[in-house]
Amino acid sequence: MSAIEQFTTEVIDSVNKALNEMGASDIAFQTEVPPTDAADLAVPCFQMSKALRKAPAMIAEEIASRIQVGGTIVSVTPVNGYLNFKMDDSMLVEGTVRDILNSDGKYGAWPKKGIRVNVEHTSTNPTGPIHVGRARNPVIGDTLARALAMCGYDVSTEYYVNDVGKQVVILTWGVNNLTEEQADEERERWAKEHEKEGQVEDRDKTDHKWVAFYRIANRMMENDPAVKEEISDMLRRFEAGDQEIIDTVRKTAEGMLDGLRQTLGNIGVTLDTYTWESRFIADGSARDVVERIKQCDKAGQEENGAWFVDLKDYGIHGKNTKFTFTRADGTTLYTTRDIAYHLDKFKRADRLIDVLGEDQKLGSKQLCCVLDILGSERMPEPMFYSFVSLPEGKMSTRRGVVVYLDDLIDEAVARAYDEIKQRRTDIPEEKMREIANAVGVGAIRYNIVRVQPEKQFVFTWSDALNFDGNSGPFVQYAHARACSMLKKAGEYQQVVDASKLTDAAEIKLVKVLSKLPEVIRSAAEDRRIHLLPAYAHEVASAFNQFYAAVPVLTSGESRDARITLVDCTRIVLRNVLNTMGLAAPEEM
RNA sequence: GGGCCCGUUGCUUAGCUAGGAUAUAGCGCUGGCCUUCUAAGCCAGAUGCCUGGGGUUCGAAUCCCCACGGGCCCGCCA
Repeated sequence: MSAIEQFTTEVIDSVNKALNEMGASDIAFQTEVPPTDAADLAVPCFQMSKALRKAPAMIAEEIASRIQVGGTIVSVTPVNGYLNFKMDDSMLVEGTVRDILNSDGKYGAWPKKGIRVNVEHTSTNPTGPIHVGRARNPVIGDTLARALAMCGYDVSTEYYVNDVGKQVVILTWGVNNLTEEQADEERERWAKEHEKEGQVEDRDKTDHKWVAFYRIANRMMENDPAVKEEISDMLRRFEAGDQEIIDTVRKTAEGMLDGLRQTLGNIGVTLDTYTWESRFIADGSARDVVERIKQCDKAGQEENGAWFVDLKDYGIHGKNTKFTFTRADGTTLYTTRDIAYHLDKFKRADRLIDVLGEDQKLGSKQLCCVLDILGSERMPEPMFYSFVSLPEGKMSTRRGVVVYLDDLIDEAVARAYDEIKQRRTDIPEEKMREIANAVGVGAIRYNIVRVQPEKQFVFTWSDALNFDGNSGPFVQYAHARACSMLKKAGEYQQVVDASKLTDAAEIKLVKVLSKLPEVIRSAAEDRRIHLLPAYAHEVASAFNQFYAAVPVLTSGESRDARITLVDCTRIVLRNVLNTMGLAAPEEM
C-alpha cells in the first residue's frame, strides 16, 4: 500500500471511529483533496448535518476533538464545516521515494488483471492521407491503449480496414486505369489551385501519390458514362463475390495502407492487428448475421426485398429507428459487416473499445441495439471525439481546406530542429535529428490529448507547434534536465531519508510524484486520458520549481537525498511520457 | 422536423459522472531573474456577472427545465 493510500485509509477509519462514538455509525461521507495547502485531505461534514441534526461546523469540531493524531495523520483541524487532515511529511516522502525506486519503470502501473481489452482505433478509409482532423483518432486510441496496459489490462489494438464499397473501388479503378502522366497533370492542377495553402503532393508515399488517381476517377465517374458503367460493373462483381475483383481492390487498399502505416509509425502509433472488412463477406459471417436477425421473432422485417429491424423500443427517435441490414438484392451493408466484425472481436477479447468520430454515434448505438437483439451480453464501449476544424472552417480534402498529418509532422520536427540548433553546439547532427523528431512529434501528440475528446477542436499552427508551458516539449525538457543533472552528479548514494528533504518545494514535488498511480487508474478506467498531460505538466512544473528553489549538486549533506529525488522525478516523467506515447529524450 | 454533444477570462483549457472553503492551468500582456546544476525555465502582477433565464438546495460552474450560440447525425453509402 502506498503512503497516500495508507493516509486515506487512516483518515476514513478515524472519522468512522469518531462517528461511532457519537452514536452515528452509518453515516456516509466523502474525502476530497482540498484546493488549499492547509490540508492534504479533507472531509466535508455538510452531508452529516441532517442525520446528526447539528450544524456542519459543530460536527466538524466534535469529530476533530475525538480524533487522536498518530500514524500518518499529523493533525486534524475543523474549518468551516470541513475536517482538514495533514499528513506526516516524512512518511509521505519516504514511502513515495521508496515506492518509486523499487518499481522504477513499473511505477504507476497496476497489477495484471487478466482481462483482455481490444482497442479499435484509426480505421480511416484507405482512400487518402490522414489529415490532422482524423489524427485525433490514432492519438487518442494509442494513448488510451497505453494507459490501459499500465492499468493492468492485456491490451490489443486493431485497425478495421475498409476494403469494401464504392470508395475503394473507385480508387482501384483509378490506380489501374489511369497513367502517371494523367496523375502528374492532376497534381499540377491541384498545386496551382491550392497554391496559397502551400500544399505539396510530391511525397513518395502511396497515400499521397494515389489521391490524384482518386480525384480523377471521381470526376470521370461523374462526367463519363462509360467510366461510370465500368466502375458500377466492378462493384457488382465485387458484391457477387468475384475473387479477382476482390483481390485487386484489396491490393489497392493494402498499397494505400502502407502509406498510412508509415504516417502512424512516425507519430509512434503501431497497431497489433489489421482486420479487413472483406473478410466478413468471404467467410460468410456477415450472411450469418443476416440469417440470425431474420430468425429473431420481433426483429427482421421485409420491405420491397430489403430487410430492416425496427429499433423504436430502444430509445431511438424519429426516422432513425429503421435499421436496414440487407439490400433488396440480398447483399449486406457496412453496418451488417460491422456486426459480424464485433462478434468476431468478442471471441478475441473480454472488453471492446471503439474510438470513433462523433459522426458515428447513431451507427454505434444501432450496432449495440442489434447486438442486444442477437442476445449479446457484452457491448462495445464507444469513445467519441469531436471533429477538428481549421480557423477558415470545416476541413475538407476535396476543397483543399486541409492540413495533412505528414505536413504537420515535418513542420513540427523542423521547428524543433531549429530550436536545438540554436541552443546546442555540442551534439552530433544525427543525435540532433533524433531529438528534433522526439520533440516535434511530442508536441503534436501532447497538443491533441490535452483536450477532452468530446470538445470541438480548432487546429492552429501556433498551438500545434507550441513548445512552451503546457506542452510536450516542456515536459520532455524537464526530463532531459533531470537526466543531465544525474549525469553531472556522478557518484552518489541512493538514500531514502525524509530528514534531508524538508524544503517546501521538495515536499510539494514528492506529493505530486505520489499521484501517478491514481492518475493512470483514472485515465484508463474512466477513459480520461487528458489527465495524463495535465499531470505531466504538474510534475514538470513542480520539478522546475524545486530546481529553482534548491541547489542539488552542491548542497552538502542533502546532496544524496536530493539527487535521489531528481532520479525519482526522472522515473515519473519518463513513465508518464511513455504512457502518452512521447519519447523521453535524455538531452535537449 | 427529430436526436446527440459542446459553451468557463483577449485566446486555449481543468473542474461537471459522486453539488460545498478564495474556480485550475497554459498562451498572450506588464515587470523582474542566466558567475547553482540546460532560460524549451523561474518569480511577481493585471485579467472571470463559469452563454442567458428560471428551478431544486443551507449551498449550483457542477443537478433539473427553457432559451440562445457552435458542432454532429437522421441513405437499400462507407
